[in-house]
Amino acid sequence: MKLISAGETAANTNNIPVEAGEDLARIGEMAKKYGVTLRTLRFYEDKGLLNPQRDGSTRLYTRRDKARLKLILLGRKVGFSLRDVKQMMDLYDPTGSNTKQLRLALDKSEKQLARLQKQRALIDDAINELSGSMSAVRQMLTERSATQASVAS
Amino acid sequence: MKLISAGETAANTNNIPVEAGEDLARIGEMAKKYGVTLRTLRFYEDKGLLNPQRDGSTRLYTRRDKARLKLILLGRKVGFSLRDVKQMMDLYDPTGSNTKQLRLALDKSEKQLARLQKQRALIDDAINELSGSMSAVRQMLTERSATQASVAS
DNA sequence: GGCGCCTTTTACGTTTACGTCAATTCTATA
DNA sequence: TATAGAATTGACGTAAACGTAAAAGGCGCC
Repeated sequence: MKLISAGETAANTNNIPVEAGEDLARIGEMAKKYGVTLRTLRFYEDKGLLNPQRDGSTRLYTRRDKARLKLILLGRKVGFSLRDVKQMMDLYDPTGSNTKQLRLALDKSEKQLARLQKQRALIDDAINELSGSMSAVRQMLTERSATQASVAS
Repeated sequence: MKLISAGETAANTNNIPVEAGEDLARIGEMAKKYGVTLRTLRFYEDKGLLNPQRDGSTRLYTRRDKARLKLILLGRKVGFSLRDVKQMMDLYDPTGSNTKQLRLALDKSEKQLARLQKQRALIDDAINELSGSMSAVRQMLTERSATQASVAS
């Protein structure tokens, strides 16, 4: 309401017609809404993951950009690289069945799942190893304090 | 036998007497034995984690260096940074009880353990999220192929 | 006495996802 | 209209743990 004027000004020779009712967001709003920084949004754009419209030089994010950002964040959460995410999103075709996209996503997901499980195993190992070392250290510490006590007595 | 000559040459004005029976290793041997690269060993030295003797310019790793390397590798395995490892090892005093070292190690270990557990939780989340997405994608794929089949019929 | 292997130092490159200025412009508001 | 708050582009910095040349010296061996 206060950030976006209702309707384009007469001077705006926007060649891309803005569909009525589109709730466009500027970068600050977008960042707050999705818990990312401005830098992040610009970075994603730089990497070709987002493509907001422009009002002059000001970025205007559409519903579509929001959907894409959600996907990016989901991808990040499950450990995909931005490159992977881009690769998958680039296959998106609103007119087709997107079978290729889905297949690629599934393929990448299987590999990523394997990586995650492997990582979990490594972490479990580390936890065990570390716990073991910790008891050993605790043991040494109590022995030393016992020695000190006997020396003091 | 072939890498280390038995006994120093007469010209060797080594001020640090080499204890008899010390099995000194050169960098290649060391690397092979512990599964690290030469670069890694030099890097650790550069960071102050190792301090091999020198025969001229050649590094000679003692039993003590081997023990330290083992500690470094253990630390790495459980996720400590080299800086952490160094900080803990720097407290080592062969003449004292090393209580301070042990306390620091325990302190750092507790924090690292917490980090590891947090990481594991994140990974579990990611695994669940990813598995969910994967079934959704599989579902979509089967639906699409079903549609194709009905179209074909 | 030349070949190959080991070793040395120096130093720049790699990876990922941004952080952090800096300088400038635009916009809204009191 | 002055001032503050957004926004822009550009560019360098960061973290970790090495990788990868490059150029050179030393040593054993046939």
